[in-house]
Amino acid sequence: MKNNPVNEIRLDELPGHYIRRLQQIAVAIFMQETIEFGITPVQFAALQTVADQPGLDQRTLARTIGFDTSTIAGVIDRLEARGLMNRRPAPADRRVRLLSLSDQGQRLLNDVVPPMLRAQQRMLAPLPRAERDEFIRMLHVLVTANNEFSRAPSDGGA
Amino acid sequence: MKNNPVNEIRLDELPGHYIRRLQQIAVAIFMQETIEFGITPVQFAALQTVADQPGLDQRTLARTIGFDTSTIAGVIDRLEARGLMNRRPAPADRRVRLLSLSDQGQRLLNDVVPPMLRAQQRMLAPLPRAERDEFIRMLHVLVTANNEFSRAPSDGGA
DNA sequence: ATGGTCTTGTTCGTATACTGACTATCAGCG
DNA sequence: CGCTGATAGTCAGTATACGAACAAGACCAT
Repeated sequence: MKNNPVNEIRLDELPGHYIRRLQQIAVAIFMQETIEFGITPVQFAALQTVADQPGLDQRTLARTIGFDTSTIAGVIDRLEARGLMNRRPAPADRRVRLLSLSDQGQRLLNDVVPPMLRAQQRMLAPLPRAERDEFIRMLHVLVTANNEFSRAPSDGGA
Repeated sequence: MKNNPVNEIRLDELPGHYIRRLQQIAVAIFMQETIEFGITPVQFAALQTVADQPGLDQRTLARTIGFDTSTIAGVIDRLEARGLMNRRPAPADRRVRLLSLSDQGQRLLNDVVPPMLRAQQRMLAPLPRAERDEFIRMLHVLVTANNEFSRAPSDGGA
């Protein structure tokens, strides 16, 4: 043990390390609960947002859920290839592509909601009930306050 | 607004969504602070762990920091290509490859620690001081309790 | 010693994620 | 009308992440 600062560092005391682990776990639980639908958390967020605001453009979708526009392109490609989402050019502006769900996409979204909600509960289940709201509140504070630092700052609620 | 359950879902009330956003932000802040070293959070975790336990094998490294073994291969490839980490075959078992830091890797690790610590503080800075420890404690609880659900469950502290 | 089995590591395929560069289009202005 | 700058989307390159399949080696029982 040389006496340098590196030896003082413990990975398990770094919040960044735990945030990454928790994200891995959150994705894993989501995938477990929704396995029969073959959908990812990101794809769900896209479907849900388009369902709420049919006809929105890719850039707005990206901003709403905190994505890079280059990332969203691939996500939509895959959803479109599976026939869950439609892209159509905007009449008023030929640069813009408007998004909407297919009937199949809407049905899948409806079916995915219950297992998705189960996944959310499982993520926080290890905390005592009283602490879950507190944890969510702190998450909100951190994300909202640091929002500007991510490449794709989110607009509204998220 | 058709009266189906999907319309009740608000993305900004789903912990999974916020966990993903916080992870994006944590990575962005880390990259900002350490930009002059061109290192990622994952690469830092690998370097730090190998520095603490020189001569460990890839599988142990993966388990320690919560990686898939297929993911770690690429991470080490890149660190090795930059001359920061060394791979050598284990004499006792020719399947195993033992890891250690080069002098350059050790120097870079030493230099990265201060900005890395600044990044950790910035992530939690929006929370009042008293709540930061509470947040970290909850993170520990969630990760530890749900550890088994991620592909690469961590062994010890994390 | 040999056959079956487990372990270590790699590789391939898929899916986020971000940067930077690029194309196409639009809007404003003279 | 034509020039300029801004905007929407894409694409290439890099880096996590995971599942599945695979090769090589070790190990154990007979």
